[in-house]
Formats: sequence, structure tokens, C-alpha cells
Amino acid sequence: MARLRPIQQSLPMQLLRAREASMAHFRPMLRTHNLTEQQWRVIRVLANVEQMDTGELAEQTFLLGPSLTRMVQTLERDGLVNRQTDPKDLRRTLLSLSSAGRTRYEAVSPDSEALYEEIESAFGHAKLSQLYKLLSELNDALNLTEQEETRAYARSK
Amino acid sequence: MARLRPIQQSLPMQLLRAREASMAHFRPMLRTHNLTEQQWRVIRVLANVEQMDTGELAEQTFLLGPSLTRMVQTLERDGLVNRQTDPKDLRRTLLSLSSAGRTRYEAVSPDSEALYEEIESAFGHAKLSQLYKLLSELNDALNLTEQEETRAYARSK
DNA sequence: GAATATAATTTAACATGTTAAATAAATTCA
DNA sequence: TGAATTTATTTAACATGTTAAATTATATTC
Repeated sequence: MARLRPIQQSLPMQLLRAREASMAHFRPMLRTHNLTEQQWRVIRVLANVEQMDTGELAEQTFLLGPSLTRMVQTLERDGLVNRQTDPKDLRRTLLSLSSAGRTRYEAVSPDSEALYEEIESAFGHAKLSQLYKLLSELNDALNLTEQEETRAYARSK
Repeated sequence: MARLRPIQQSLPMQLLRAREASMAHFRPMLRTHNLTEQQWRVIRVLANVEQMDTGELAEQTFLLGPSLTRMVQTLERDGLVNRQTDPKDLRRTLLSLSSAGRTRYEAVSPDSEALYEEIESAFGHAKLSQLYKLLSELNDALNLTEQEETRAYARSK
């Protein structure tokens, strides 16, 4: 029987390792601003729009609905985000950044940008572009074959 | 003030997106074997050794200690893993795969390998190698600058 | 060799990830 | 139009992520 490849050589683990290595830079910084990585993602997206519904915010931040629902509760309690039911579609919840949320955003932004630039200069702009390109192509390739598989496993279950 | 780059163009999000795209293939498969992604990582590492202590297992699987502690409790309850205190260093816990654990490993392996091959053929072997190389270099670059920053934030806190 | 420091693991507390099911509103269509 | 379907969000339940603190054992040092 063919032996399964070592886990360290697997694509998901390589990607996880790289992501952890990059987040190891951002997390301590966010910690000094009393934000989690995911909260910062939400604030950052909301900072660039008037308002956004939960579904689109979930897509933009790569968070799942249930996580977002919980997070928004605490973000609202902490006064960083406002919620409002969409008057045009009562199923939807519209979210927006409060002024305290915007203040926080503006406090974190320079620190965040500084880390990006540090990473770019450590890794090199050319390599970074090349990496982005490959990751984007990988996504395209993976998403093409995804649907059939999902259906296949759904059937066999 | 310089505007912060859009979140979708950030390195951590690109890596997260790629990882999610790849895990979207593996998770449904693992689900049919009643394993979570992290449980599979633990089993897979233990399948290649006689035994291993918690610390090294945490490194190999990229799991944090507290997560591993909890997981091992359920894995032991489910009869997939055995625990034992290291007689040479009573602080350490030695973990090993039970025979039921090995059976599960051998059931999952072919499905896992099949997905790897599917991904390789969808994305291309050459590109995949190139991606691995870049990710590895990124890790090296990131880990070099990590320590100083961590210390900097520790001081400012 | 007792006091102190270091190391490996675990506990605790809170946040998020994941899937399934429930809820409620909008949409479709017979 | 009203029953059936679809859609957006939330709840629920369990698993993992993250940090800090506690625990227990080994290693150091005086």
C-alpha cells in the first residue's frame, strides 16, 4: 500500500504554517489594542463602507455566520459596532462602525501598515507578488473541483 | 494619512483563503470518518512513531498545548490514543496510537492521499513545488524578525 | 542538599470554528 | 392568494484557538 505523505509536506499544513508565522507578527500588536484578529477583520471591513449586511461581511472577512453573530454581540456591547435591521428586508441585519469603532480603527491602522511594510521588506516585494499570484491561481484551481466532491461526499453519507 | 491596504490584499488573508479552499476538500472526507481536521493531524503524526510526548506532538501538528490536552482526553475516551506518564521525566506525557487508532489511520489514508493527488493534478506539480518553495522562504523571512518584535511589544505592555 | 529557578503540562476563561437545526421573512408558483 | 420553497440570520452543541495562571517535576545554584 502506498504510504501517505508526511503531514509537514502537505499543502494545508504548509499554508497553516505560513499563516501562523505571519499572524505571530500581528497578534501581539492587536493585543495592545485590545482586539482579536477576527474583530480587527470586522472593523477593518466596516471602516470602508457606510454599512453592510451580515452575509456580505461574512464573505469579506472569511468568518462563518455563527461566529459573526456572536462577535457582533460583543462588539456592540463594547460600543464599537452598531446593528440595525434592514428596513427593506427584515431578514437582514445591517452593521456599521460606531465613532468609537472608527477611532479604534484609526489607532490600529498605522501599526498594522507598519507590520505589512516590515514583512514586505523582509521577504521582498517581487517574491511577495509572485506568492500572491500563485495563491490566487491555487484558489481558482481548488474552487473548480470543489463542488463535485462536496456532492460526492454528501451522497455517500 | 496613508490609507491601510484592503484586507483582501493582505498576506494573512490570502493565506487563510488558500488554506480554507484546500481544507474545503478535506473536511467533508474526514467527516465521513468521524474525525476533525485536528484529530486527523494528531493521528497521522502518531502513526509514524512508537510514541511521542505532548510537547513534540504540539510542534509537529501545529497545535497549542491546551488544545492538545483537551483533544487527547477525547481521543483517549474514544479509544484511539493511549496516554502514559514518561517514567524518565514525570512531567512529560507520552502518547501513542492504539490499535483502533491505527485501523482508523489506515481507513483514512487512501482517501487523504487521493485528495492530494487530485489537488496536484488540478494545480500542476510544477506550480505546487514553486508554491512550497516560496512558502518555505516566507517562513524563514518571517521567523527571523519575529523575536525582536515580540520583545518590543512585551516591553511596551 | 535546601532554596531557587526552569520546564512540561494542565486548568481556567473567554473567543472563535464547525455543523446541524430552528426561526423568520421574502419569494415562487400552482 | 396562499401553500410551498428559498434565503438570511440566529441558536445550539461541541471542538478548537488563545492567553494567563496554576501545578508538578526537574534542573541549578549557593
